[in-house]
Amino acid sequence: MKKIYSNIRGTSDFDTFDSFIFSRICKKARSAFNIFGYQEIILPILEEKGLFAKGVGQVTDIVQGQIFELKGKDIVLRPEGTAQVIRYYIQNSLHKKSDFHKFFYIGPMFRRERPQKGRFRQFHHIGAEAIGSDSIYLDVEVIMLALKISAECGIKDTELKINSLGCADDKRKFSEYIKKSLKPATLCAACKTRSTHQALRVLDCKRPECIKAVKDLNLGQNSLCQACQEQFKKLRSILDDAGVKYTSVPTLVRGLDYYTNTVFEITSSKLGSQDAVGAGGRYNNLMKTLGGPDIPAIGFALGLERMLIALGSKDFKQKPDIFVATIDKTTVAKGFEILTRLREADLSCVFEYQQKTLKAQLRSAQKKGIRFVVIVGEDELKEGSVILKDMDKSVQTKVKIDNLILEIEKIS
RNA sequence: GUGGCUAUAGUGUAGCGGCAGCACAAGAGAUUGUGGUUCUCUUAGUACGGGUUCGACCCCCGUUAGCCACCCCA
Repeated sequence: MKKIYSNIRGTSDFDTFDSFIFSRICKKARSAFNIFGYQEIILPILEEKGLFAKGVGQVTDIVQGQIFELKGKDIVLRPEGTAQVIRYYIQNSLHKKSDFHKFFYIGPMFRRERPQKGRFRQFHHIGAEAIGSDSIYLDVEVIMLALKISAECGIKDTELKINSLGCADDKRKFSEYIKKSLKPATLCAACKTRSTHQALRVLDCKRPECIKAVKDLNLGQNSLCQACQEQFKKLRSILDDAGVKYTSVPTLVRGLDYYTNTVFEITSSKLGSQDAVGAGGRYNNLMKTLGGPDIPAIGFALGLERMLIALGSKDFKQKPDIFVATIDKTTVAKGFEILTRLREADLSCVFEYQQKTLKAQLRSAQKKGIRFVVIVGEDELKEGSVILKDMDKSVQTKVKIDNLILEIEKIS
């Protein structure tokens, strides 16, 4: 009979509390980005499908089955931000304006996955991209920035995992080596097919048979060329010097094709199965792959919803400062006038529109945690006054309406 | 995408093939214009659609949403 509409699978309604925390996280992030010299860009949600097929990788799971496509078009809802930022960079020939750019973005991403805690079909990324330098110090900057944001937001018990995939050459050689060395018979079903197209991903598999097969290969960092090994060593030593704690995880492999060299992941134990709060890495060849100049870059993305979960619930209350209470119909007009005047002075205040008793209004103010109540009563109005009540201290004084704002500012 | 579990007032939870309870929250009141405790009262529910049955919140099927593991990833 009655149709109850519900949210679309995998999307979430943020209640007032979550929305408040959401904005708070954005605010902290923006401030950290500012400290690190990153500038915000806001890019569209719609992009051409080919951008991600080329950028993220045709055979990746994201492109294979997770993209929301608009019917009959080659238009998709963006599944991630990096390829998009690079598209923007190339399209506008930004390398001609400056040889180094640092951007950040905050916005929704879409992937058609089976929803789970910490995994949604519409979710938000706080992402950053630093384009135009191959310096290992930049890698460290990016890692520190990601850590700073999560720390500033109050996320505790995080762990930093790092690895190096090596340059494109290393990646290709290593990938071929794995392909050759792994015996498909010893792998799980998924990895059997993976071992031909995305051999590196087998390293990431959690199935016991694959873990064993990988272990038997006895891999070290020796898949990297001399230069990349040096780089990775340098990265670790800079992190050590900076006092950043990390774990080097040789099997850490990102699922997106464009990553090269440094990759990292920030995890939190509070998240359960989807434990990465954020992750990122270098992608020195993406720009070229997408038809742009050969310019190196590195970036990361933090999952806003996951940060929200990792934070758990805390008591942040957003409340007005003043409650304007009226006694009966005759004082409502004057009360509203005072309310307006307070708001013109940029004071946060609320009003009771339902004609409730004074007692009910005070109870309501108390429940909301509002500190000041302005009581507008007939007797006081006769002498141009109202009562200013301090709920915390349980004291009240009669003040002239003209002095009300001054008086409030004095005691608050 | 695969496998599994769940759905009862706003929230958290009982219960039974035969009148659906409890707590908290919310609203009103306890003598005229003063909040926090207490007391009284009120509001409000079996997610949606089918089926089995004399009778379904309960059993079965479908839909929707959520959760868990896999997978993937932020």
